[in-house]
Amino acid sequence: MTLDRQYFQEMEAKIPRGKVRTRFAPSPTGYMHVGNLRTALYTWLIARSQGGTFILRIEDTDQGRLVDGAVDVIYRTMAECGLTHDEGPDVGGPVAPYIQSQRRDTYGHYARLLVELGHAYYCFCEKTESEEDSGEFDRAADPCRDLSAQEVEAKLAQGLPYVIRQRIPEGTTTFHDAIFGDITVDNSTLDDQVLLKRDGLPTYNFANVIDDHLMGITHVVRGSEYLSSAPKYNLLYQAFGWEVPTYVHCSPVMRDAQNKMSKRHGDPSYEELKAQGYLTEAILNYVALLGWSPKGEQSEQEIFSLQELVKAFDITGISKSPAIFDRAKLDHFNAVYLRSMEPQDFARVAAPYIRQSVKDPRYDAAAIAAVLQARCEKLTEIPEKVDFFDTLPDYDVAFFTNKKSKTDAQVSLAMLQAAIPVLENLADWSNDGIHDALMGLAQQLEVKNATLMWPVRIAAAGKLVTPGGAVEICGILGKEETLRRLRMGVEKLQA
RNA sequence: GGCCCGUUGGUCAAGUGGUUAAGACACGGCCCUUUCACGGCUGUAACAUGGGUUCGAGUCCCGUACGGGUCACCA
Repeated sequence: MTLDRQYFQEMEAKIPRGKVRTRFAPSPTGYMHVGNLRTALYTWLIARSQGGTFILRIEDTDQGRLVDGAVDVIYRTMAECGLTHDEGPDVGGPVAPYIQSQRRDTYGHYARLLVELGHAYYCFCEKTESEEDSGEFDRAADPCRDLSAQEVEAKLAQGLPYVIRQRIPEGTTTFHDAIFGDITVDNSTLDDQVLLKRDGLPTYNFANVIDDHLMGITHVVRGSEYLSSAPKYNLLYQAFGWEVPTYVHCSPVMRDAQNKMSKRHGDPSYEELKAQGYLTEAILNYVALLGWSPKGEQSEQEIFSLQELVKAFDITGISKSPAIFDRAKLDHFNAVYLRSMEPQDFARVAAPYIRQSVKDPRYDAAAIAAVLQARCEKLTEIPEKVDFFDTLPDYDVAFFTNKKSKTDAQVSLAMLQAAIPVLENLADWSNDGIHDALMGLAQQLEVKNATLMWPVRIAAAGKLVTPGGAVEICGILGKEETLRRLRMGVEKLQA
């Protein structure tokens, strides 16, 4: 049982120092849920806002939970969101490898070092022998805790399976968290957790500490569910004589007051939100504000680009309490982003959704997009909004009656009959042309604009609610189709 | 249950002992308007609770209630 001092010296020598280094360390078990995305964002922002380094590490020490393609989802999501990493499995780096299953030997070395330092011990017991469910952990109940070196040697020589457990000392442990402040616990509430499992792989808790140290991580960002494990991590760092990183424990994103967002409850992942018609920028912006708010003069600002977040972000703005994910507010952010897009950009992202229901190539998707842009919260609501272009719905004549526009069936009939010849003779079928022709007609008939526009729009679209007004719709439909629909409206009203 | 953490309008939240307790979303009203929207204006609505400390408490301390986390050879 001789330790290779040289090994540790080499490992320590590789650790980058003097700069902020953060890491996002997902386990590839499925998809990127909203809480994960937020943690990744905050972690990335801490690094970027301080000119630091952001690292991606894959934590796959649980052989049983690996999911095919999960790592790709992580890469893709990070890339789409612009959360670029400087070091990671795909790009390498000074402290490679960045996949825990490839660092297997390292953990064993360090576990044995800890045994030698007296802060850990071999345990040959069958799985879970102590505590039961009776409150405090009874350290004395583990017969392996005080085995002599000779006894341990003998058992190892026999090839008995073992785990290595952390030896928790007496006393209390205090650690500092950047969000929660100082937290002190009595060591009697901490158990001698397993560091190295029977299969030789480290537990998450152990691998985390080792990797964070060896990768020179300065800010450990993770969910608040790890808050109660933090004292044990602290003890580990102290046992090795290592500097303790800054802990940043983030409260969870909730689906309601009682439950976290979870796959099990059917809460959407990042990818699902995108499929539901949300823009990446809007999702990120909203998620950033779920549990963080800017300080000072910017405390009223809500719309942030990623670059603006980098400038404004500060750990002290992260809140302690959980935040409930509010779909209505996400909708709002999405609408804001949709509206602020350049028209051609909006047309580009909207086109596939428009084409889902508007198959007729004569109808200009860009023109439809233009009228849609200000009236659209989610891309997925587009197909339903524009379905009347291809086929005029079998609408109710009651649609022609609108109090505010002063229309009823009779008035509408008169309006359509007056509008048809005017439009038939209209040479310039542009929005301006149609607009001027109809407005002129309204003036000539001495009715308010709405009295004429309402029935025209209803006849042209067959819907109560439409993107754009009568003019835009007629413009897109074209002269022939518009007239056909207006005549159909006349027939409907005469029936 | 033990330990740890949290609690400002329905939701996100500002606030770090002295404010008429911001702002945003949602909701209501009004205006604009060829519909719906957009935009503009406006309204309803909050410091969980009981004790302290203090001239003064949303801000500090203690208790209570409620909620969450954790107590794996899972991460």
